[in-house]
Amino acid sequence: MKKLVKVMKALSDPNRLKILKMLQYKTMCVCELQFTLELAQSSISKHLKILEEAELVDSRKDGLWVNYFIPKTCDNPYAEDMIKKLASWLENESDVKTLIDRAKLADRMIITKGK
Amino acid sequence: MKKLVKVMKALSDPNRLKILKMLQYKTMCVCELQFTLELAQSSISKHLKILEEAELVDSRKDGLWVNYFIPKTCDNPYAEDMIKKLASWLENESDVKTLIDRAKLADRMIITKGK
DNA sequence: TCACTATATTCCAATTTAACGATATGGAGG
DNA sequence: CCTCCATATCGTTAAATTGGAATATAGTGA
Repeated sequence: MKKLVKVMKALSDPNRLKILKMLQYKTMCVCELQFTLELAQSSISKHLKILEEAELVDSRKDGLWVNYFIPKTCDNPYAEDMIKKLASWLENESDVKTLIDRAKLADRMIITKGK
Repeated sequence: MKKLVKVMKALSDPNRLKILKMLQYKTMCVCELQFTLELAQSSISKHLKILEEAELVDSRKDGLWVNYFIPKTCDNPYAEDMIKKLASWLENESDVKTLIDRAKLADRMIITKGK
């Protein structure tokens, strides 16, 4: 029950849903997510932690960067089922479409240069 | 997106999940849910309102009583999918099993007489 | 070792949530 | 019409959540 609540809580925030929808299309690092969502870096980082603890995303370090992605399989059945559901949900929402287009443009190298 | 968030929020509370699991087995009124969950009547009522607004439960008046139940069909696809998921989730948790046994005993007539 | 950078963590303010008691509403029966 | 009862709503409080700024951490390259 606690595990299920954790997954549902993770999924009950619009920004976290947006993160998951973007990760569905590509692996992204914190700064790329920050670029697309226009939230403070600390906020992105915190959202990712909540998603990771719910087992809805996984991460792998790559030097200074941390790549976040949606796991292919996962031993938390609630998380696994919800990942599958999310793949079809929200696909036709214009907000989400716009966001995903923006995510496709996000590139850590370009974002970093811009500073 | 807002609709989905509403459904997810509704599902991210243990007491509301318990209510849904019980309603999966039988239609219940507020006082029966109050008996099984041991929460204040106003709290049960509020949880039901949240579930109803997420379209996860429906209600029908029967004199003084209000019967709450899980809708057979529903035009909110998120709610519909989650109702199906919940039917199989948590089935083997001992807490939930105990609660459902308790729910089966809950009878508005007996509860009312007890006062 | 030192400076730089991406990310994580901490601290704080604002908002939301969950619980309860008290009160309001509305149907049933005398 | 008046009372009773099941449920809904309101007011309040404590705890959880979200966001940002500031700071800490850890990898990289000179």
